[in-house]
Amino acid sequence: MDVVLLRWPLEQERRERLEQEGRLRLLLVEGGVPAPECSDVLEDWIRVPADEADVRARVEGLAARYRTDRDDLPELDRDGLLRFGGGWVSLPPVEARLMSALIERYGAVVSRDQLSRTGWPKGAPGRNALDVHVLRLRRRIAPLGLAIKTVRSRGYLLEAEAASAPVVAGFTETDAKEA
Amino acid sequence: MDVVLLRWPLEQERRERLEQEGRLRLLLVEGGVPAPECSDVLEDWIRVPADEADVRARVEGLAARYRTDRDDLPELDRDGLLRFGGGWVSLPPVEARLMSALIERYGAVVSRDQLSRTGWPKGAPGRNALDVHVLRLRRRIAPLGLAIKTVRSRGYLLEAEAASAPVVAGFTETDAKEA
DNA sequence: AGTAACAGTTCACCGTGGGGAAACAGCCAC
DNA sequence: GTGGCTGTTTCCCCACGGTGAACTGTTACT
Repeated sequence: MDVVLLRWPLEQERRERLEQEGRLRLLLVEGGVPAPECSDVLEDWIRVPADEADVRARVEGLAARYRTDRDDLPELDRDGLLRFGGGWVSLPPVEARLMSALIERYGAVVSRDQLSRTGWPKGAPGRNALDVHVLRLRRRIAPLGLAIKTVRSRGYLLEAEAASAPVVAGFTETDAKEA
Repeated sequence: MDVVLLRWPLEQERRERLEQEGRLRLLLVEGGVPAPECSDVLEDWIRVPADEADVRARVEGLAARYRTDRDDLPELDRDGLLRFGGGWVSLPPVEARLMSALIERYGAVVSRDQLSRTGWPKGAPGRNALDVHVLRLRRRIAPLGLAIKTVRSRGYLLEAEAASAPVVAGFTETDAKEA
């Protein structure tokens, strides 16, 4: 969704209309006018005149917030929590790094080599360490409705899967065996 | 929670520290420096020099977003009473402090270190004291429908738990194991 | 077609260490 | 004294990261 720029306080009723529609909006506040109250996450403001780069930064910040708000793409925080579609799982360090590489290119192929370098910045261990970690990662993220597809001799690809059994949290390797 | 003002890009590592702690922060961006990326909802920026009123507006916007973001979250009063979902339990001093740290970052990870510092402001006792208190806290808050999840080697996380009999698609978790 | 080489999946197993939990002991308030 | 709060000791389990090997499917060569 794109961000609508509008003058403030000139386009007051337009702002209300956009708010009703749930659109993203950036208020360009004229000099001398007090800053509006933006308690809505979908709204932001900037005082004009302003640098074009600053305006763009605000626009992109809004868009980013909107995206994470709708979480149509998986999010991985610094603590190794992978959130997607209302649920979350915690990822151990290596798998978290692998996942971050996959998320960065969500829906596209990431080469084994690239994954290996991201997962083990200071040199990879044995050849199939990656394979094993991909396997474990697959099982870990399955409950979230995420899947890692292989593209033979090219790499792996992360995508959303038709969810079957939505689980909130808590997943171990032993659970997978029992299921 | 209050908003921390900090210079950008001067106080770069301080920003990261605050981000780790989940604090609200407003970056005062020096002239000529490109605007930072604030994908985090708890962060905002403003270009300085700026009107004091504008700074205050940003601060209050942040605080407002923070408040609306967390609506039905557990509440802990000064007497150590923890209320959630209609019920309440009383928490002894140490556990009350631990809980307050967990509530501040409700739904996110709080590091053992952070908990330790909040629980024992003038120096922590032995290593296991924290473990034991987390254990006791868990048992105390379970009746309220709250749960403390561990994120291995990262910390703990507080969240609401499905009440008593979590059933997925017609069978319980124990059923699955027996099958 | 037959087969060798390759790519990828999965399993079993191991060492390490972090965290869970019981049991115990000291302390303080009532 | 009784019971609640705090901290320690001690033991155990299992998550994590890694290795080797068995097995399947695919590609390439003759």
